[in-house]
Amino acid sequence: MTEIAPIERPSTSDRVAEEVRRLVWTGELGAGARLNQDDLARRFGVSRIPVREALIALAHAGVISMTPHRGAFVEPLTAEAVGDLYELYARVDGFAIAKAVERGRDLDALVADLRWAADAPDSDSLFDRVVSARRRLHTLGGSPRFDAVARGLVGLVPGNFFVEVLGTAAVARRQLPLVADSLEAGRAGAATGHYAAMLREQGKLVIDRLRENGALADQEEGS
Amino acid sequence: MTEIAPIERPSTSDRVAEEVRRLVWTGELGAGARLNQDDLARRFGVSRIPVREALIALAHAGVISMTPHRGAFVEPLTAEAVGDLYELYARVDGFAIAKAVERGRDLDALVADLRWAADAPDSDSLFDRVVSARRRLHTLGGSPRFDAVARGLVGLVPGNFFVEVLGTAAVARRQLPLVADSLEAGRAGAATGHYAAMLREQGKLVIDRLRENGALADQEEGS
DNA sequence: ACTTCGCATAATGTATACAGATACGGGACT
DNA sequence: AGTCCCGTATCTGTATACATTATGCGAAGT
Repeated sequence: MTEIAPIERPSTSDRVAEEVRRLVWTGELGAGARLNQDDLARRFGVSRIPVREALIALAHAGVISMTPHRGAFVEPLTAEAVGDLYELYARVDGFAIAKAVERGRDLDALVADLRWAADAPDSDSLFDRVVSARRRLHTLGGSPRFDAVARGLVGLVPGNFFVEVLGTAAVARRQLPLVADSLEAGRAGAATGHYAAMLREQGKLVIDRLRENGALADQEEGS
Repeated sequence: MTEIAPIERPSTSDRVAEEVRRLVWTGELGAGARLNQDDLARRFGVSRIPVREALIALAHAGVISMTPHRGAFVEPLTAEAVGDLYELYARVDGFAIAKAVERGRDLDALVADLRWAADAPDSDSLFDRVVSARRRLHTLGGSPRFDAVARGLVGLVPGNFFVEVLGTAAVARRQLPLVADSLEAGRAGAATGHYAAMLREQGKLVIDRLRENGALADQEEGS
């Protein structure tokens, strides 16, 4: 039987978290907006328990901040901060790439995953395959704990990244094979470079999209 | 009135999370151990709600893994993985340092915080002051979201890091002034270097301590 | 003897209900 | 008029109760 992925069956908490992410992403909830647990529960037709669990997850992702007995509030999102986040993203994954190469792990599967991702027929499978490849990367170069940290970085864009941010798919299809080639040639530096370039471009597109959405807070200081 | 810190008043969820961290840290809960929500609730004399919320937080920190309807399990902790984590830690904070310098932020307060921390009279105040300095760093060089990611990295050692891992206080007192000096001289590279050296040393001490505790899982491969 | 199906058990996921804390506003006092 | 105090309303934090899902054992069938 050919490899088959388990069907998605997210918990209520997960879906609430995703919806709140979307509200922030679309700009419906701006910087500093209060997240009332009862309101959210009524809005989504669930109880407050999954809402609370979603808020805890979002707080750990840095999307919101929670103060005991005070409430949860949307963190401001500046262009600078988003750019930083994607740069950091690149460094974290780059670190995993470097470690995987440094330790002489068998990179064939990763290289295959990256190429398979770039050949995805549509955005949905592209998204799934990139997620898989990234998981493989963290398995080879990191640890479960590392993977958790790295996955915490992605909480900005809800749903399918490549659908939400047009143009990012093309960037991925162009850059991922370059990363694969570099890895195959044993050139870790080149691989991380291509990877970082990809995320830099994608980060810019994310910022553009956030600006269109009106979800960006004003930069506090004009350097 | 001189600057005063608010008294600590952690929620039940926070304390449960801290206790579970301690169980992992002391080796009482080894790799793969199951975390039964009812058992933990009974053990700590609380209901399952704060237990669940603690588990969610720990899962985001990568301390445990949760599978829907299956349960929560302690992630294995290898010497290699811990070393990686501290190296990553250094890179993340180093990134913040670089950004703060690059953007010409006013570093006086940060420099003062670092020196103030190094001059702490005891381990307790050292811990508090280091936490404050790190928060300042992330404020200057990062964003709230960035801070959340960076704070997610520290979830390994419960309680006061400098008390739990003997020897780390001396390292901090030696290295933090060097970081401050470098920052004052505008030498970002030197600052991140001293910072990274500090975390590398501390990471090794953490590994030693985990080994003493018997909390380290075996390395899966003998390279 | 092995496999498969189904039921009992136990765990997790979610809803409801109660307790505790914060914030806001009115009223009394200076 | 301004300030302080206190009560009320609202919200968060936690406990209890119910629903849903996974697991393991045992019996029936091949």
